[in-house]
Amino acid sequence: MPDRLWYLKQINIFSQMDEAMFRQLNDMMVEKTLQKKAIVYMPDDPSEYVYCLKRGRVKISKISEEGKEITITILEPGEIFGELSLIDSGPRETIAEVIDDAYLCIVRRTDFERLMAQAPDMALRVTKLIGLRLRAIENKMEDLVFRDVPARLARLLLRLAHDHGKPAPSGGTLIDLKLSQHEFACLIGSTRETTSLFLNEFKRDGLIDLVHRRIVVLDPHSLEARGV
Amino acid sequence: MPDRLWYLKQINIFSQMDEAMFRQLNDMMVEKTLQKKAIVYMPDDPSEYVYCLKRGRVKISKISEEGKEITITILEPGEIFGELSLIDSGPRETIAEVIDDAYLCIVRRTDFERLMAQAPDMALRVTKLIGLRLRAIENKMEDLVFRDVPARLARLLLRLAHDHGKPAPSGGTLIDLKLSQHEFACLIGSTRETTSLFLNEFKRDGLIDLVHRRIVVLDPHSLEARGV
DNA sequence: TTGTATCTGTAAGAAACCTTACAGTTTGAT
DNA sequence: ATCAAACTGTAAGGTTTCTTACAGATACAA
Repeated sequence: MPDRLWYLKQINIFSQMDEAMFRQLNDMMVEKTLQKKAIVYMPDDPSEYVYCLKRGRVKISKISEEGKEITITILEPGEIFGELSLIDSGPRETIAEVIDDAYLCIVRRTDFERLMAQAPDMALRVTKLIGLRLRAIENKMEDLVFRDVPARLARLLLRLAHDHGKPAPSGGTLIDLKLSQHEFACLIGSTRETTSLFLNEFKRDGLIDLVHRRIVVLDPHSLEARGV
Repeated sequence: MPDRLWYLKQINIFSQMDEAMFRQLNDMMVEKTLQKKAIVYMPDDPSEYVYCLKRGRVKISKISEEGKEITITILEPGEIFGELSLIDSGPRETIAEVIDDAYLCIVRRTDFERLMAQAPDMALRVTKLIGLRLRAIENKMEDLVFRDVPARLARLLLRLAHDHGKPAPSGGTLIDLKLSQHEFACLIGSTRETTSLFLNEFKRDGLIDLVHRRIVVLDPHSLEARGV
């Protein structure tokens, strides 16, 4: 079986498809390798494709006219994105940028819809996927309105440790992402300077450790307390 | 044809269903009349049902431990809600409150899923609906991060005038909702006092008029300018 | 109609956060 | 190995917004 299919089976949306369907999907797909900083789509691009991220990482964000940025999510291998093209082919309202060299599969929106019409259980999985994203962003909005910057930061660190964490040799949980402080700020809707301030406060208080641009969560319990 | 079916055909998700399907749906449904201030569901309730709002209005919001509130959306007749039960039957994370006496149809989540599996084009419409909500909330989050209170308020007024507006006898567009200033504040993630301040500033500047708890948009063009 | 609950307008003071500024550090490319 | 670009730490000052406070207006129920 070609490597491409192996990857696809990992993506849970496509699990439980039979061989015939897989071949059909395979014929619809185009692959692409993109390097760090490459743009997959930008605001105002027509929404023509759905993407499967097979390797690397992609950041979905919004940018204001003045250049301020808010990160909606950082995607891991196995995730689908650009799925809002399923609404209509209107202009994109977000920007998708590669942050770790990526390998993508690209399916035309109309083809994807046809596939959904044929495989109702896949359609339901797509619905659930979008629903999960809706719920996630509702929670993010809740954070923005109800919590101050240190609380948002504490909760972000806990979430990243949960989603991207590895046990650190020195104890604690290493967040296995190289993100700049600017990127942390974008994830919590704040600025680089304010974020730096609180990261160092957390470090002074022994809640985290900062080593070589990586963060180790040392005291998740106290972090939770800061997340009010 | 019973009144109930007449309503259902108005709801675009159910359009294009054949008679047999309609009857099937009809058998699954329970109706309910609820008065203003009734709670349809609360945080931590299991997500067992999907609701169709046939008459009245329902507010979907989140409330923090300290009682602060953020309104996610205000629903009009013809709209579906509680659709996140399609993800799983886990606890609700939002509160759905009747704000104008409502008439609802209630469908069990599992029945709804079965219906989706049988009618792929209906499934696609549900997917699009959730997708539209996802996009709407992404834009709301963008507002929260990029814009200050007066800009958010100006944009809210324009949106409400667009969605719920009627030509006012005195000229301008009447926003046909009786919302308190507290409710306006919840819609833009601010406080009652700050909102009151800017509403009155807009009034002084001739952008809007406040009559009997209703708002008339007089100068949409200038309001747009305030929305940055 | 009367009283009570809710809503509205306004302002002073406080808090959170952003902006600006700058120097030092690290990273990555040549 | 060297240099430029990007990243980090920190602080002073200013802005926005929230909090608190209170009085008057309006709506609703008995």
